[in-house]
Amino acid sequence: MRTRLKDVAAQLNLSPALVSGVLNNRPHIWASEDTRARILEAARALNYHPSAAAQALSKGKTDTVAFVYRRLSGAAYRLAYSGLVDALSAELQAAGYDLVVTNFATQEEVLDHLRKLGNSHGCDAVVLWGREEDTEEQGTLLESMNIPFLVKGRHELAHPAWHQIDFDHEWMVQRSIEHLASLGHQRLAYLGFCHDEGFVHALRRGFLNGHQAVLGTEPEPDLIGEFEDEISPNAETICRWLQMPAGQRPTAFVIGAGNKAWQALEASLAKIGAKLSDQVGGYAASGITSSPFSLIFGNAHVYQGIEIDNLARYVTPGLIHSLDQGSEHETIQRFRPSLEAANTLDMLNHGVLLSAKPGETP
Amino acid sequence: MRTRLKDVAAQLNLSPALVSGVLNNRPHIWASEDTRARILEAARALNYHPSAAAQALSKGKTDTVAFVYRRLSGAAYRLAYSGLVDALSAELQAAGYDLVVTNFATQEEVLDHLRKLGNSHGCDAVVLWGREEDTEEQGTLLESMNIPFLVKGRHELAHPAWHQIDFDHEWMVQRSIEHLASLGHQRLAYLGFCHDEGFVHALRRGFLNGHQAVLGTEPEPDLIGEFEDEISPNAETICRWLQMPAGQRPTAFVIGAGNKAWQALEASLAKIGAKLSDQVGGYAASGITSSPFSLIFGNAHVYQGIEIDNLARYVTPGLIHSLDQGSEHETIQRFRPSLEAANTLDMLNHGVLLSAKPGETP
DNA sequence: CTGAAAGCGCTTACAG
DNA sequence: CTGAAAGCGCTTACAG
Repeated sequence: MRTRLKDVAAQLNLSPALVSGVLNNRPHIWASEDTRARILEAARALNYHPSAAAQALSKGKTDTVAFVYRRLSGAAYRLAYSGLVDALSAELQAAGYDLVVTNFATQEEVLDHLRKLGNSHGCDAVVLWGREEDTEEQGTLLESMNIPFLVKGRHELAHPAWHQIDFDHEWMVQRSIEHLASLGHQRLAYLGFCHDEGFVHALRRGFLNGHQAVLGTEPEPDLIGEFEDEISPNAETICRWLQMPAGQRPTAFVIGAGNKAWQALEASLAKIGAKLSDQVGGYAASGITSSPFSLIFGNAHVYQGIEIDNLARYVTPGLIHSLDQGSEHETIQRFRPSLEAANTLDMLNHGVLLSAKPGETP
Repeated sequence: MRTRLKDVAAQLNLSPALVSGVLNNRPHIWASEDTRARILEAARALNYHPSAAAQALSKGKTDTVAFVYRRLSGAAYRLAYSGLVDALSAELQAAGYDLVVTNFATQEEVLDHLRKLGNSHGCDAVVLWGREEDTEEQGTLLESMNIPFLVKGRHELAHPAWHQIDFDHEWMVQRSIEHLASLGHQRLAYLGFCHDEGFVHALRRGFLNGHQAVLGTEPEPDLIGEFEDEISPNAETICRWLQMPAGQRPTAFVIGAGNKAWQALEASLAKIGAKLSDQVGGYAASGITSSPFSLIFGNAHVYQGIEIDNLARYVTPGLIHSLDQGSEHETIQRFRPSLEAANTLDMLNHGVLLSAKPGETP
C-alpha cells in the first residue's frame, strides 16, 4: 500500500490536519520548529506523496495546464512545434504544474474537447497554439467559459486583453533591413509567404514600414514576391529580378518565408555565378529561417528557427500570472530573437564550382 | 456551477448510482432502453462531464499516461522527438487516456519524478524515451514499483520482458544493402556514428550481417567509418576511399549516420565531379537520414526520418495492452519503415557545375 | 431492478 | 494551538 497522509500522521501521533497544514506550508498553522522538522522528515522517510486526485478534488484546483492544438499536417508545422512541448513542460514543471498534451485532427474536435475541459474542470489553464484562424474561435470559447488561457499568435487587434505571445515579426524584419543597409545595400527585394495568416502579414508590414524607416523610401512594389514554400516560384521571380538593369536590380533580399525561399535564392544566384555574402558589395540576404537551416554556398545573418524554445520559455510567467489572480501582467508579449550568422555548408570550398563567372549575366 | 452527476440524476428523478452505471456502461446494470436514452440525452443537454479528479480518486485509476524523459541538448535530439508527442497523445486520446509530458535536465530528477509518480499513483503507465543508458535505470525503477511502462529502445538482451519498441535497424540496413546490390554495386563502404548507443550498434551489426547475407562476403574493415555527426571527418575518409584504385574503391555507401554524413558524401563526390545516382553504374548511397532531409545534387533511396511518427503510433496498442491486464502481447516490437526516394534540390539543374569532369580523379 | 451508504485521500472551516 | 467533522464528486458493494 502506498503511504497516505494519515500514515505519516499516525506515525507521529499527530492529526492529519496538522500534517497537511505543515506539508502545504499553510499560514496560520502553528507547529513548533521541531514538529515541522519531524513531519517533513517522516514524510520523506515514508516516501509520502499526496494523491493528486484527492488534492484536486478537495481544492478544486488541478495543478494542470492543458496544451491543446489542432494537428497540422506537413513537416514544416511539425518542426515549428518542435521543442515547444519540451520547453513548456519543463517550465511548468518548475512552477508546480503538469502539462497535459492533447491534439486533434479537426477544429470541431478541439472545440469539443475545450468544452469538456471547461465543464469537468479538467485543468487550471489552457495553452492554445496554431493558426489564428483556429485559435481565434478556441480563445473565444475559453473566454466564455471563464477559463484562463494563453494563446500563441497575433490577436492584438481583435482581442487586446487576451494573454498572447508571439515573435515581434515587424521588429525582426526591420532589424534585417538595418543589417542589410549597414552593408551598403539600398535596393531590397522581399520574399514572403502568400498565406493569410497573422505572422505573414506582420512580416510584410515589417518590410514596408522598415524600408521606410531605415532607407527613407517606399519599397518598389515589383520587388515584393510572395509564394508557397516551394523552390520554383521563388526562383522564377528571383531570376527575373537578377536580370533587371544594374540600377534597378536588387542587391539584397529580405526573407520572410521558409527554407525553400533561401534555396531558391542560392540556386538563382548560382546561375549568375554569385553567392550570398556578408561582405560589402556582394549579394546579401537576411530574414527568418526554419530549423534546421543551413546555407549551401554563401553566408548570411538570419534568425535561426530554434528560437521557438525561447518563445515557449516566455510563455510560462504570463501563464502563471493569469492563473494566480487577475494580476496585472502585460497581456501582449512579443519576443525579439537575435540575428545570427547562419550555418553554411560552404560547398564552394568543397570542389563545387559555379557555371557562370561572377558578375556575368546569364 | 458546473453540472454534477447528481444534477442530471435529479433532473430525471433517478439515483446517481443508476446514472453513473448507465453513463459508464457498466454491466449488470439494468435500465430500460428508454431510461438509458433519457440519461444520455440529459447528460448531453446539461453538458455533463464527470470530474476526472473524482473518478480517479474513487476508481483508483487516473486514465493518464506519463511521458517522461531526460532533456537532451542539441537540435538533432529535439528533431528526433519531433512529432512524437503529437502522435503519442493523439493515439492515447483516442484510447481514452491523457498524456502528461514531463522532462528534466538530469537523470536524478527523472528518477525522483518516477518515484513520486509511483508513490502518488499519478498515472496508470509511463512511456520512457531516450538513450538506453538512461532508460535502463528508469525502467528498472518502474519495474520495482510495479508500474506498467513502455520504453523506446533496444533492451532485448538485458530485459526481454520489457515492453519496448524501436526501429528494426538491422533489417533496415540490410534492405539498403539489397537495394544497392540490385543496382549492381559490390564494394560498399559504411558511414556510421561512433557513439556507444543501442541503435548505433544495431546499425553496424546490420551492415556486417547484411553484407554477408546479401553479398556473401565480409565487408572490408577499411571501408567502415564511424564519426560524430560532422562534415569534416566524414569527408576526409570518403575522399580517401575515392582515391583508392578502381578495383578497391567503393562505389556505394551505406549510411547509418546523420545528415552531415550525407553532406560530406555529396561534397566529396563533387570534388571528383560526381554525384549520387539511382542509376546502374553511378555512385550510390542508401540508409538513414534525419528529418528534414534533402540531397543537394544527386538522388538516393533512403529512410526519411519522419517515420518516427509511425513508431509512435506503434507504441499505443502495446501500451494499452500492458495496462489492461497481464495480457499476452508481444513485448518486443521492431518497426520497419520503407525505403523511399529522397528529396533533392537537384542543384546541378539550377546552374551549378562541378569543378572536375565526371570520372576524373582529383 | 433500485436506492441509501460508505469510501477514495485530501483540505478546510469550526468548535474545543 | 489542536482535533473531530464535513465535504469535494464520483463509484461500488450491499441491503431492500
